[in-house]
Amino acid sequence: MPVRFYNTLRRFVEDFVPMTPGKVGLYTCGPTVYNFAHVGNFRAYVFEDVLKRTLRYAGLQVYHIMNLTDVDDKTIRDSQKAGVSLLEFTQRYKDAFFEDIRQLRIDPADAYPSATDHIPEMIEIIRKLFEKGFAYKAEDGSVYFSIAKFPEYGKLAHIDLDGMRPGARVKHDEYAKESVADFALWKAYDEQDGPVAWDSPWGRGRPGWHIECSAMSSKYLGNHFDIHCGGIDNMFPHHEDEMAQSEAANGCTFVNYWLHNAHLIVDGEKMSKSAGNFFTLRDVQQRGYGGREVRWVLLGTHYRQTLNFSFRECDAARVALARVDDFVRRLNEVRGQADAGEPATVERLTQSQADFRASLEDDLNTSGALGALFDLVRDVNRMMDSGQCAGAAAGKVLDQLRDFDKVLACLDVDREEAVPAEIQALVDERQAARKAKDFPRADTARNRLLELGWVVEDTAKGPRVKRKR
RNA sequence: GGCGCGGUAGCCAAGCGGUAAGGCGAAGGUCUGCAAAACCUUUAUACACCGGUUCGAAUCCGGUCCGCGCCUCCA
Repeated sequence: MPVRFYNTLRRFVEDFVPMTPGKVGLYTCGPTVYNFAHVGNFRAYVFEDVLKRTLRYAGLQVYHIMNLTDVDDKTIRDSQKAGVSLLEFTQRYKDAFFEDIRQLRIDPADAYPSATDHIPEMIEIIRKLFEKGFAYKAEDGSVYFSIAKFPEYGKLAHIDLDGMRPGARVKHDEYAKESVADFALWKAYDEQDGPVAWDSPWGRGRPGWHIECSAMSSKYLGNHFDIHCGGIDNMFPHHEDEMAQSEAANGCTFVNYWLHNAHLIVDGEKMSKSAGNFFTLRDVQQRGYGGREVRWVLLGTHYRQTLNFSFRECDAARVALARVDDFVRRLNEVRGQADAGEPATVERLTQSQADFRASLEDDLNTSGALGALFDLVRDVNRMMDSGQCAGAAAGKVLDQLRDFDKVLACLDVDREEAVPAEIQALVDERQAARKAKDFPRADTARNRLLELGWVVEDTAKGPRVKRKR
């Protein structure tokens, strides 16, 4: 079965066929680095991470580019407010972004080009657009793309231009445009931009928003590549405009598959900076949840479905992950025992992996993949209970979990936690008391462990300690 | 007004024509010195509502009611 995706361009799920067999060019819209990203932003990046990992899981080699928007109205405005240069200001948030995606176990892109490093490439595209008659310089000194010259405009968002309602607030400079829907390729210098400006054949100024993605995707992936992703809110106008200018400039198809993730909502409303109802990853961590829990919550809902974020779900994630951790711990214990049940275990694993893979390859059904994981956990726990999975068989289950984790990236199969001597001493003390049937003393030791953040569990093979979750 | 998405158990969430995955929570049980973990059982005669198509619909079609998103910077 080939991997299948819902292509926004055609509005249905279709088989994914890479342009070059075995290889995939992937471009994902990255953050505008003017602030810390919030969980809603990370939903997009985690979705794209799962996409990339799934493509690899299916045997494809992925070349992934994510841009960093480091010049726009907000970065300029806020850097001035902070009293530092644009470069210094955006660098802070680039650093924060990389730290956050590390916490979320997102596999880094092959390159993270910044807009400010690609001004010449953008100017070159605008020059081509002028040459071909798609661009014009307006009275306000800015350069715009004329959608009237590009009949296919609207094919991604399925926008009928007649149905478009101009925004209530029309900025004065927009009167200069030939059509309301025309968009800026190059913005003429404005005093409010301070020192932020570049020279161009059309005068000093700065690039429009969409042109950076056209320039950087072409530079790193070619004029025509496989997949372009972003949040659904980027579909229009950003991606529509990007596609129009790229196809107009290059005279070829821009992207074969457009994938968009749905929003994340909080209390029924879209999480967004402007609404103020957002949580950064740091906010969530302050409440005691790690990137692992957040990733798990994001994995729980299909990417095209609106996700309802709540701390209640973070709690559920923590418990669910603890269940997986206990499972891993138990497999490691059982692995050292005499071999048992290998054929039956292998058969079960084969089925499990098939279910897991089928779910992911069907338009990234992560919920289904998680279901396959938990079905396996339950069945193998049952087998271990009756001694029908031990030794090498347990080792194979661990291998299967490592395999799943290539995509899930939150199973922690090989994270071993050392038990401090002080803790081990208390465990031994309790065990000695139990042997002597001195249960009050045993319970005192257990309570002491609990105070120190450790939980002790008795098994047929002796006591086991683990950190309290 | 245009375009689009959704309403499935207490909560989250799959399924998209063949008789309701999974997680969390809750209740009971097995095991245990007691626990914990694990396992077992129970927890939606039912998928917003009303019609229709079909041997058969949560799944397709029509309508109604709610909720949300985009059309303006936004993942």
